Amino acid sequence: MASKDRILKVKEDTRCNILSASLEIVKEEGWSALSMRKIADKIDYTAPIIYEYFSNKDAILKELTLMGFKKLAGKMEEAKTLSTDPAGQLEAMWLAYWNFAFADTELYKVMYGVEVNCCSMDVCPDLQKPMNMLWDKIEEITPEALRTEEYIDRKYYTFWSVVHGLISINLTRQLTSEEMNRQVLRDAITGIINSIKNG
Amino acid sequence: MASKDRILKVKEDTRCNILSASLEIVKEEGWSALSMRKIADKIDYTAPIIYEYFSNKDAILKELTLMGFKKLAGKMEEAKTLSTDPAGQLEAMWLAYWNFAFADTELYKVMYGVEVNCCSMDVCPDLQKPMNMLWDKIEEITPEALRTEEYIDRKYYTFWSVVHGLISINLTRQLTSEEMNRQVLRDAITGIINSIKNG
DNA sequence: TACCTTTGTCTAACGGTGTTAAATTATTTT
DNA sequence: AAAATAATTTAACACCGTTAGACAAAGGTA
Repeated sequence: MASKDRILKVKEDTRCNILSASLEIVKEEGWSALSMRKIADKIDYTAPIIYEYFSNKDAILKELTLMGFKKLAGKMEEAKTLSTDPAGQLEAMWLAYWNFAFADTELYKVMYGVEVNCCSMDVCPDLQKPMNMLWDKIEEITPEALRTEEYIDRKYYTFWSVVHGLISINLTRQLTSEEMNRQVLRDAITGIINSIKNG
Repeated sequence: MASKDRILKVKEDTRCNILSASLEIVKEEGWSALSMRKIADKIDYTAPIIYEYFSNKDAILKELTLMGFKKLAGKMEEAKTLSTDPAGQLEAMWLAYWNFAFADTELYKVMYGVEVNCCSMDVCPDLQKPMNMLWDKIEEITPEALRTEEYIDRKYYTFWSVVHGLISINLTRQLTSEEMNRQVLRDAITGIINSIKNG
């Protein structure tokens, strides 16, 4: 007998086990260490079994990405209830987004293509030159009354974040128009420059 | 005979060839397709030879990263000369940074750990929900006179860029303090919200 | 019960990866 | 010409994603 539903449930369980085993491995050893054989080991099967549940490794990544987005949406939904004021809700949602990225780092990484690609890369003047050039210029336009290291750092990272963020978004997704990119970039740059000049 | 210098020069050439062969492959087929054997093919050697010049594959990535930073610094230096006004120089440098990212995309990707990780991921409500939630809230706080799709899009991407950028920077490098992160984030969020409300 | 079919699972293999040790060839030195 | 050194390759290891085929367990049917 072994009712059909029961069998289906077991299959669904295995599918779920594959996903959570994957996530476990990734949390422990990073995305680069995730392999079909390692997943199989963790669920006490051999590798080919996984192909009964996912057409290939990419399909697993896709599913985890989906799970990530759902979890993120949930967290944001939750955050929205913390406030009734729309601006407050917006802020709360962005904070939820931020917290999600650090609570579920591995999910965030696969969702948005963030890699810790290359090695340690110990501090080195060549690597820091672009940063220093920008930093010095920011210092230069900062009113003397505000010219502390902490202030300039903050402005530098604000700058860098928005520019790098916009670039990353464009390189991984390709859904923004050339025109809007230029506009966002220009707005951000002039906006931050003004905020520096005027405190 | 074959003077020592000559030999050294040939060795230096080979080292350089390895790097440019790598970059060629990456430009044509992406980082995931870069392999020691493919590099060797391109310079008419076998794979183990590469280990005479680089201790491993990561060392090649490291060197390319370094080249990227040097090139970026050069472009920024160049841009700085376009203006005499400090604010104008700062803006020009950020534009140079932006242009570098799209002119030398592959270099930028390895420098900052940007990956096109997972597959096509066709449009799907689950993926867009976080975006939609934020978008709707932005719409809500936008003064009616400004409430066009283009305007809201622009504000949304500004928001997303700075938040995602700051997160990415934190996930790949780890050089900012918890305290400053919070401050940059909070400043950016309230700043953008104000800019939305006041046009 | 005996047979057949279906299902689940594994073994073995292919071609690929980074990397290393040993064998081989070429070059230089004596 | 012989010996020593350098340059290069071959062969192998352990891993990877993926697929085809073998095998065993279970189910249905007569």
